[in-house]
Amino acid sequence: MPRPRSLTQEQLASAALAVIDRDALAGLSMRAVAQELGMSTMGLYRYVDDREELERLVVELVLSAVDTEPPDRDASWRERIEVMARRLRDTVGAHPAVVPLTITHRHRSLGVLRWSETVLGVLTEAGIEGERRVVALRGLLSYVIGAIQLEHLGSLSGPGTVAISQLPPADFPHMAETARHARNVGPDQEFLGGLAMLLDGLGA
Amino acid sequence: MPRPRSLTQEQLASAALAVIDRDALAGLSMRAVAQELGMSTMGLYRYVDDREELERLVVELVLSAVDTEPPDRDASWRERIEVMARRLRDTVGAHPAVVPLTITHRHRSLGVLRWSETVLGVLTEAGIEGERRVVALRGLLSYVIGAIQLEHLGSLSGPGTVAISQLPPADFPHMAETARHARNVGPDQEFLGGLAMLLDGLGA
DNA sequence: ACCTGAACACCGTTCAAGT
DNA sequence: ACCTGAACACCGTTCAAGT
Repeated sequence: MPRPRSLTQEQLASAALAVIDRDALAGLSMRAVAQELGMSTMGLYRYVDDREELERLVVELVLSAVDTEPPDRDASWRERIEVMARRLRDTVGAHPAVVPLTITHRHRSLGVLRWSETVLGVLTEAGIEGERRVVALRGLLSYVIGAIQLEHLGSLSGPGTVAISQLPPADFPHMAETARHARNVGPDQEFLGGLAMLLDGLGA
Repeated sequence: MPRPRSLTQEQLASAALAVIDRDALAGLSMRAVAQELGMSTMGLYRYVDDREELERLVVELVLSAVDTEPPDRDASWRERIEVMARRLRDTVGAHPAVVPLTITHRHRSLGVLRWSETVLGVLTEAGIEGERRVVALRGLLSYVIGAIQLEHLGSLSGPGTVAISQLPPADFPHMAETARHARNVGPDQEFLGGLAMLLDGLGA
């Protein structure tokens, strides 16, 4: 790893994120980021080993914006978990184009680790311990990750619903009927509703 | 769309899947698939508009292998949902390298639509109707999708746990302790445990 | 009509050369 | 020491040419 001089890795990640937000993920290239920074393409390799590391920095930049301060202790532990889940969802949702990157690079993110640490603290205060706490954390994380993707990459509301309404109703009777009800369920209600199922199951 | 002659789209998808299974997702290219089929690269464009359509066919091929027959009606509706969740997870898990592709192309997959139709049928028989059924289906799908990814792209067990054990324990006390318990939780137990939380919440 | 290979405009990255 | 541009080995895809 070379030692940065005029730039920080964070500035590099910001430039890459700017490219992605403007030109979508397909627009991300070493050349595009270099141009965004007004430097030569090869100059990037002074700050980064390869494209993969650049992607990891972008994911880290996005996820490090998650507020991981423990929520107000006056709230019930259930409310505090809801707050944490919303924070993660909203932070990623601010940059939907990076969602596919988070999939491959999420597990190395300090932001998610800090988020997990705070959630584990809340679970512990709720009296959830040992293996049950492992399962609870992983269950919550799985749900939030999946929900973010469903929301931003082909949702039941939006274009997904259109596709469903074009399905042969004879083969998909339940889908046809569900699509009608889905129109009345907004993304927030959907996200919090699924989360409520999980929390009910956790014994809140 | 051109009309196929010597090949079907399914054969094309199989060849692409073979390339992915052998050389990982990075090895997938139009040239590699053409070589796998013993034809010219441009010959592929007779069967497919572009690379994206090829990827969609691969996802469809994998997901169409999910058994969507309604499970044994002697089982409780909770057990039947568990069967459906396991089927989806195990089918995708047979080709972990395509997981990143399923993320972008899943929503157009007939396999997932059929899976959803069957799950909705079970939920209906359980007396879950209207908007609550929408939320239940989406919650289940979110969880299964997220859990598949967590399992195959950076799990808490495996390399993820190693990373966690290298974290400064002073900053991550709960993570350190949880990692110890995580060693005793296998992937199946983890998957079914999180699912059980959801099903408990659904009122099984 | 069906299929092909050369060519184009990209990509990430290596490497030798500049200051 | 730091930074650069040409070059290499790849991409997906266009297009004119073959049978």
